[in-house]
Amino acid sequence: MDTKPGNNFLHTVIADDLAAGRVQTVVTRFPPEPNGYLHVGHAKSICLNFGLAERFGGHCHLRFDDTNPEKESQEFIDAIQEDVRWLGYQWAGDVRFASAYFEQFFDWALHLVRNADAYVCDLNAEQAREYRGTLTEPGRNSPFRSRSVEENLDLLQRMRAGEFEEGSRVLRARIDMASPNMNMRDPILYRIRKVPHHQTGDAWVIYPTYDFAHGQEDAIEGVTHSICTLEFEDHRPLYDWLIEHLPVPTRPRQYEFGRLNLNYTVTSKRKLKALVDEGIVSGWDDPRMPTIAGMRRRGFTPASIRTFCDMIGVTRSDGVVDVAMLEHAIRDDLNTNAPRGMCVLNPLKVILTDLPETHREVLTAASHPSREDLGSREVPFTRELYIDADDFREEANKKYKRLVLGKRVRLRNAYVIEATEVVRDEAGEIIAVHARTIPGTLGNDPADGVKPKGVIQWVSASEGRRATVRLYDRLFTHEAPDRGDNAYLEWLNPESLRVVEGAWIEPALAAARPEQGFQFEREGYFVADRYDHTAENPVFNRTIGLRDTWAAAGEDA
RNA sequence: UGGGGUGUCGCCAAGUGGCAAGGCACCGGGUUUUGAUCCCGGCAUUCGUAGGUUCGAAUCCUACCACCCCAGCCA
Repeated sequence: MDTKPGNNFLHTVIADDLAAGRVQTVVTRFPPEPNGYLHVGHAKSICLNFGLAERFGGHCHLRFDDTNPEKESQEFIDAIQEDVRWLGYQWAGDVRFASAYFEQFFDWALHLVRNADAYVCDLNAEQAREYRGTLTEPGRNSPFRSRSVEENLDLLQRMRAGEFEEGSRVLRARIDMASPNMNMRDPILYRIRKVPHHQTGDAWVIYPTYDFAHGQEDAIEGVTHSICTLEFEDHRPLYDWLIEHLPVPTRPRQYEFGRLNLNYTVTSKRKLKALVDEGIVSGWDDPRMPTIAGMRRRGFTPASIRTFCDMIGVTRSDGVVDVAMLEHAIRDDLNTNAPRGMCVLNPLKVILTDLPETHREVLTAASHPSREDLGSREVPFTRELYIDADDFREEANKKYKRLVLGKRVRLRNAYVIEATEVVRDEAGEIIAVHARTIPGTLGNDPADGVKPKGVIQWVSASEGRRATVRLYDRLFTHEAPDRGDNAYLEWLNPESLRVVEGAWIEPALAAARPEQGFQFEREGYFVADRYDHTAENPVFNRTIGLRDTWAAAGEDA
């Protein structure tokens, strides 16, 4: 696929910085907060940050922005690292933690206080909100704004020492309560939180806010281009203000891009967490989740996700990408790389009455129609087979290209057969179809010139294997489930998962390795489940169906 | 009504004064032992709107309109 990442505005910025000598080596970073699993939106950021470093011969750090211990945990730290690695990226040096810089941040807080650039404020949250003003009215100065340097120093040390209650005091930057930018109205730098931190234990009872941490982390690490999403644009003046007022070692610059929005998908962390907590999905890695872990379990490949990120580009406008693009990326990858196999989801027995009971023939089928390097597999052909019930009709018009009573169809990789009779149970339901093989049709058209109407997949009834196949579909039926606060729950697709316990697969598929992807011909792309699949109890997840212009056209025969 | 952004085909997106790339989707046709893939063809006289500058504008200027973000001691 032509996904040559063209040029985006960041390429231009960086190329200019390099050319002008403002930057020697590009350093970027992917800075997740470990408070949830990574999702497809993060994948865009990961591809961007690591991709930029790769493209310009620089480095990209993985840094946990762990400044809010209440919502964070080691589970997320582990999962995030695994996801980044799985996507195929390796961060420069060790994993970094904002919490590792807490002592430095505190020193810098003292620095601001000494320069009268910060003060300890005793307003509670509600009062602070009142003093902050509104979007259209300026705020008012806090009554604690003019405390002496000495008093502020003393108070800040005592905040750290744990002498004050949570919420009773904060450290604030002294900037401008009348600024039209709310972020500049004496933003909070430190708050008191008497909770243990997953990295620093109980060493701290005050924690820096995002604003007082992020730019400084970047500066410490020598990040040259700090790339974040559009909603942080208003924070840039504060980011720059702190860099200017602190004796930081380097001067990183912040750039913003538009975050990824996907239709039929929810990416709000809160909503994703609710889907997990309320048991609507089986976990963060449920194959229906747009998380990296979920997509992995669904059968997406790292390459397909990276291709997708290249396809959608990077700009400063916010749009909604059609999930069809993501689907195209994975279909394209699997079409060229996944071995083929045959699977019958809704079995209907076919008895080839012209063959003896003991008939057994081992056919060889190419694993891929055009990739000879993928080799072949053996497929046993026997008297009794299963085909999909949808692939047989007693009568149909000429548009129906499958098996019809009295007509012929080609069994994929095998013979042409002709249906001769239907067998019914007492209730009149069709329970089997009798058919005969047309001699000499292995690799050839029938000698009598009567060509088969179509090609269908099949599995030997005596040698095929039973398998559990999970048919996944989009989780939401609404194009914009993320809209509103909780409307998404009303748009849940009741058919997002259909489990087929009685599917039949050709023997070779049972030997699949977990996470191995296949195309089940005429059905779609499937992956052996990462956790549940075994040779004894095969479990496959449908990654995505084949493009189906027949069904899409609403055709019927 | 304060500040910060964004507006190019149904969706994403190139384009940076010289006469609208590409991808997705869609619609035709061909090949095909997957109604898949692949191949060929079609798909913006027009760039949020209205004026203006210019030989020439999506690109410059002016005004207007629409949408997104900001009033967490979240990130």
